[in-house]
Amino acid sequence: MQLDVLDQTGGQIGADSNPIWKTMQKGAPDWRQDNLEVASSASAGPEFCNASTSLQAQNDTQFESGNAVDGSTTFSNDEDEDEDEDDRGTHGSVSLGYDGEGDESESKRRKLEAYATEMSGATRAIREPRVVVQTTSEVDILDDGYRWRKYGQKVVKGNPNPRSYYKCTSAGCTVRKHVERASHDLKSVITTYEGKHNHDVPAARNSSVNSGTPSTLPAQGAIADAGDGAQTNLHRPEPSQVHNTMARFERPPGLGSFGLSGRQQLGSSHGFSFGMNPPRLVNLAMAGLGPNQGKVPVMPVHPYIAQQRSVNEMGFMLPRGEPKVEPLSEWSQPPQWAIRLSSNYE
DNA sequence: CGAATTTGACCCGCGC
DNA sequence: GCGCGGGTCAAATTCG
Repeated sequence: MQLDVLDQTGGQIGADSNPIWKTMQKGAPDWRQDNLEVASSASAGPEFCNASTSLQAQNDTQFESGNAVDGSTTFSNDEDEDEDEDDRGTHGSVSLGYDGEGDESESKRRKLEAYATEMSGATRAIREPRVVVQTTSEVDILDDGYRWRKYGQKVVKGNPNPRSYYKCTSAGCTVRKHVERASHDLKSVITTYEGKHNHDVPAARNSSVNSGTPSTLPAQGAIADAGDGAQTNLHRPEPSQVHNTMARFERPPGLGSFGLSGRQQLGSSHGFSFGMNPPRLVNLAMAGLGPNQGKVPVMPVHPYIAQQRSVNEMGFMLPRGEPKVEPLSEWSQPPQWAIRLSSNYE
């Protein structure tokens, strides 16, 4: 459930994530100007709002009901994660320290041959900043521009959906992430990143070229399966909405984008590039994980929208089959995808 | 052929 | 001390 997320981040945050969210909305707190502003203001919400359906549900539960996310995305930073890159010292004393270690630790790990040792010992010992991103999408994997190699999958308690574990494929980069779907909301995907990338974003693999053709959706089915244990059933087709949404995407490309995993990306993503989405997401990712550069390299990934869109088409919209879907009348509604970012340093 | 994914086994920390 | 749960490894398999 979303709870997980909240717990992790929430604890730090305070009682609730709400505060944060609010903050964000109002005027980004600390986040890097760029990121935040974009995010918050961007709120492009309206624009993308496309599919607003799913999110709401989540929002209700998780974040505040709806308000939080008016925009479209929501970030919650716990304390200062954003800065880790630049200002580490500034805020959180806590957090940043870890980054450096991460690398080393890794090396250590590698050296050790006995993996047993490594496994538990090293890994656990190392604490890295943790960033939790919650998104609404059928796809489990958000493409943040980095290459990830899956190294494990496990079913965790309380959630029928398996959790997948990924490692950054870049040499020397210890960043790991695990992705799981909320037990109740299939659409919500919780991605937890640990560590920071010590390298820049690899050339965008897919995104590199934009040739896109927005419309086509790849088979999202594939995606769906990823997590779907049993929940797939939810799907509800609502094409019409989709169209509307699509129209909305007018954003200039180039910003960056948050994409989903490759498959989906294919079709849809390239085609659109909304500035809005991507940047945020990317930033988010970057913030916690990003290379040292303060800036976000932004790579072209896929627009978030794509996902949604797919979602819509897919019919995944309602988890429970609730009426929520309908609302999407316009973009005015909250975007479906809400992203929640939080990082914890331990 | 190389890279990525899958999947079972292994290990550790934690709670009882 | 034992069992559970979570996380990781690595061989085998699949995919591009």
